[in-house]
Amino acid sequence: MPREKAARLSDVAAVAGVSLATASKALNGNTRISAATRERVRAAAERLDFRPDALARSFASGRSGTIGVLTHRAKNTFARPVAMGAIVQLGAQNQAALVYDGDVQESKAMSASIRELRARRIDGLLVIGDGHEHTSPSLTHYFDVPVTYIFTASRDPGDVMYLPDNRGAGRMATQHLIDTGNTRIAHLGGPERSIAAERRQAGMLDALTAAGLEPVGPVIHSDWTRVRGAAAMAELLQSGAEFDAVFCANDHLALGAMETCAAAGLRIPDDLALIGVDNWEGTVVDQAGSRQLTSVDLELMELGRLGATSLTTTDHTSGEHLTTPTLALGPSTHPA
Amino acid sequence: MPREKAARLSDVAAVAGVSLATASKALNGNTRISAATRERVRAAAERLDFRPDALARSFASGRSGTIGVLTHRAKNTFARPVAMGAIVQLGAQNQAALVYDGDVQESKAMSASIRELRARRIDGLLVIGDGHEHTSPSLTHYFDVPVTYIFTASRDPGDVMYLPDNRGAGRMATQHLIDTGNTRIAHLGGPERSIAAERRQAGMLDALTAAGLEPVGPVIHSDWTRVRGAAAMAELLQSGAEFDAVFCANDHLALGAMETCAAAGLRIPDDLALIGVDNWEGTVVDQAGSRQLTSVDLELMELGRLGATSLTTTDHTSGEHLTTPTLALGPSTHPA
DNA sequence: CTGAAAGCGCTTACAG
DNA sequence: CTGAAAGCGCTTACAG
Repeated sequence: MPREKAARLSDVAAVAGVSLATASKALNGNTRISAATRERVRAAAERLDFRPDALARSFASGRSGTIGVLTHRAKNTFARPVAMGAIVQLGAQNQAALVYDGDVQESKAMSASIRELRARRIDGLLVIGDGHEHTSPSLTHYFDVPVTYIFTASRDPGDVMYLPDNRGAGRMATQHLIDTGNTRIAHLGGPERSIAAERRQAGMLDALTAAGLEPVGPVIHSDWTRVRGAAAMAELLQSGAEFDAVFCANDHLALGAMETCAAAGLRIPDDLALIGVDNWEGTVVDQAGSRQLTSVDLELMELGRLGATSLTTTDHTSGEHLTTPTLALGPSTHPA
Repeated sequence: MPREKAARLSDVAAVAGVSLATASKALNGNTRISAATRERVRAAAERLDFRPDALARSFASGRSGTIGVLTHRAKNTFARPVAMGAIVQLGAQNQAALVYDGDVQESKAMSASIRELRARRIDGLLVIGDGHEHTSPSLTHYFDVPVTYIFTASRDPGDVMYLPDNRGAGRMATQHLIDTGNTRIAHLGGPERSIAAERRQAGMLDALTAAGLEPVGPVIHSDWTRVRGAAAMAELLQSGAEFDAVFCANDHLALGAMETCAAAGLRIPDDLALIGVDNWEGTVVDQAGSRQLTSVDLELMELGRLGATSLTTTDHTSGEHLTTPTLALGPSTHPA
């Protein structure tokens, strides 16, 4: 691939024997051009290996081919696959990503970023959070291009949001426990004010209700950590409730619970089945390198991918769009 | 921040009472402008909240403000922090990232990407690999903009490369073992043809030689996995060599070694000290959530950051630029 | 030190 | 269906 002087549209027009305007329309799919002319222009473009200059095209059309990406914390473990999935998808659509990493809540830094992005004439904006714990302020009205929120919820319900289906995850986890023969199912929940935690619990109730079951034991809240998971499991055991399975709101809690069970002489999954959420490599895998936990995967890369796609498709509609979780089987639940 | 019609440079010029050309030069730091005029233009620009239209500026200047990013496998666990570090750094420099993810070795897909990137008029290119195992073909001559290779080595030594300092990592790991009182140090190496593995071993020899020591035991190669680490450790124990510490070429090998030691009744670090490389969250942390391994961190996000910076600074010079590793202390080595 | 003018390479009403 | 012309909003030789 030698580096020759690139052909311009005027060269193509000359070779095809048409005007600049006609050449432009022929290549851009304008229908008011005869098939014969279109073909002649196409052939000329191909012969000259014509590629439109993106800079000129942007300037003339007003579209930059660039999407702004506001990440709350790009370093965050869970935000990273979402952001990476989104950015790679943008590239596949030939769109560049202008990424500003910072605290979306901090209005000072944010207003600087907003002004920058507007000057850059971005074609759309992706706001990427680090989970559905709370809601984020809506930035949509600062822009006259489409804005999509991924992995965070905007406070304005009219905004376009892409979120993991936490309720579906809770339903799927619980259903799996039911499918593997459990009927007395307890819950080890996340923080009290976390939207994700609430939804996972609601999903659990969905599945139990559909099966004619009721939750067993007290609802115990936690901070998502392994240490709290171990303590919460101890509380659960001491509560006197009788249960044969526990739906843990995330993998860390499940692993903590597992420790307490081991100390109490309970065998997993024979005496007690456990299931978590996240399916995070390095969490669900034990010291020997083998999977130790059944978990629901929220498909975070796919979440980023879908959110990025929304900007250029008809999927850019108000409200929540949910990614479908998948089940990752491990030894902590009975096989079906 | 209301959304008003943006001020143009001509508005600024009118308010300042100068010509368009003068306004442009005043704002862009051209020195052939009187201080008084410059100040007047600045004030006018500020009053109107003028931000140059990036599209027009790009078109006129020929610079797109976009950097092409070719990732070998963006999904790869180790490549992800590198890519993320690079992309966030580009954003901090107000440069967009046009990311194409694919197999850099596959020339067909690559030549399509190259043509796309050239049409996009990128200001520079980042080629991001997934480690320094082998070398990658040089793409530099396809472009007339700066190209930097990150986390992979180009076959052309004249190219600009950013790599983790694997030799330094080997040196640092071994020196730490020496500093904590070990003198008979064995090695559990990576694959035979891996550049990274070779360098880590060379670094080990550097440190040993400087301390007047010699390596102990056979050099055992492996495939970086925990399973092979366990087997290799068993070989080492059976070899009859006497050693009080093992430098493992990565964390997975060290964890495998740890298992074998546990089975053999060896206490870590009392009977044997172990150190690894990567300091990978989820690898160095055990089931109870606490660190179980001393490891050398290759600082991969920083690697991406530095590589991205190279495109716009004087650091864009031929050859290898190395990121300095850091030591992450854990319970597998004696405290100093 | 300042300004008039050309030009970057396309797209897009508009007229024919 | 086709083309002449204006225009996108800057930057940059060039002349003064």
